Parts: sequence; C-alpha cells; structure tokens
Amino acid sequence: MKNKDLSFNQQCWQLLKKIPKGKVTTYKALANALNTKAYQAVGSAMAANPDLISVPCHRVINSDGRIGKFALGEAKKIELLRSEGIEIKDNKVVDLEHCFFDFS
DNA sequence: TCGAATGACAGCG
DNA sequence: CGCTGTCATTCGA
Repeated sequence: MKNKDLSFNQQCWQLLKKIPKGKVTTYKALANALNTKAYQAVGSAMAANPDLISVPCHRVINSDGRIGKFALGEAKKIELLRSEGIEIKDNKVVDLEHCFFDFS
C-alpha cells in the first residue's frame, strides 16, 4: 500500500459511485468494467479512497460473495450492507445475484 | 490447496 | 534510466 494510484483509483471510485443503494458488486466486475485484470489493484484503490461516503467500498465484495476486507473491518461492512437491505450470512452475501450490480 | 498473474506507482541502483 | 515490491483478488492444475 505504498503506491498512490490516482487516475486508476478515480476510475474505480467512479464505478463505485454508480452502484445504486441496496446493491453490491465484486472486484472482478470492477476490474472488468475498467477493462483490466488487476483485481488486486481495484481493491487497493478502495483502500486509497478519500471518503467512505463518496466511495462506498463496502458495496464491493469478492466474486464468491465473500466480504473480503473493509477499512473499518468486515463486521462493519456487513452491518453497512445489512443497513441497505442486503442480508449477510457467515460473512457471505445472501442471494448475491439478487443484489449484484452489473456495470454493463 | 497453493502459486502465478494482473495494473500501476514509489523508491533505489 | 530501468527494475522490483506491494495490494482489500482471481483463476487454474
């Protein structure tokens, strides 16, 4: 986390902001939307987000529906998602396809 | 289950 | 001037 992406991160955040409330996406989807395969770089961009409000990185999860990680902690992430109406079970999203947001 | 790959940037030789 | 390491992941054998 020594790198300070800028343009690349901005792209990730822009997509994040596009996600409507009550929906979630995956790092893979973000990377795919950015036309890149550096899934890690996408997640890394979330860590570099300036504000958790402007960049709801809590709406981003693993492709398996797992929570993965969050700046405030996985538990906090789950709480936030639950607050939006998304159900979480065992650190996993319930009905991922149901609340999954596609960037098409 | 484990390792390799991917994109971008800072630091160092 | 050029290479390496790191990152909240992902996929394949």
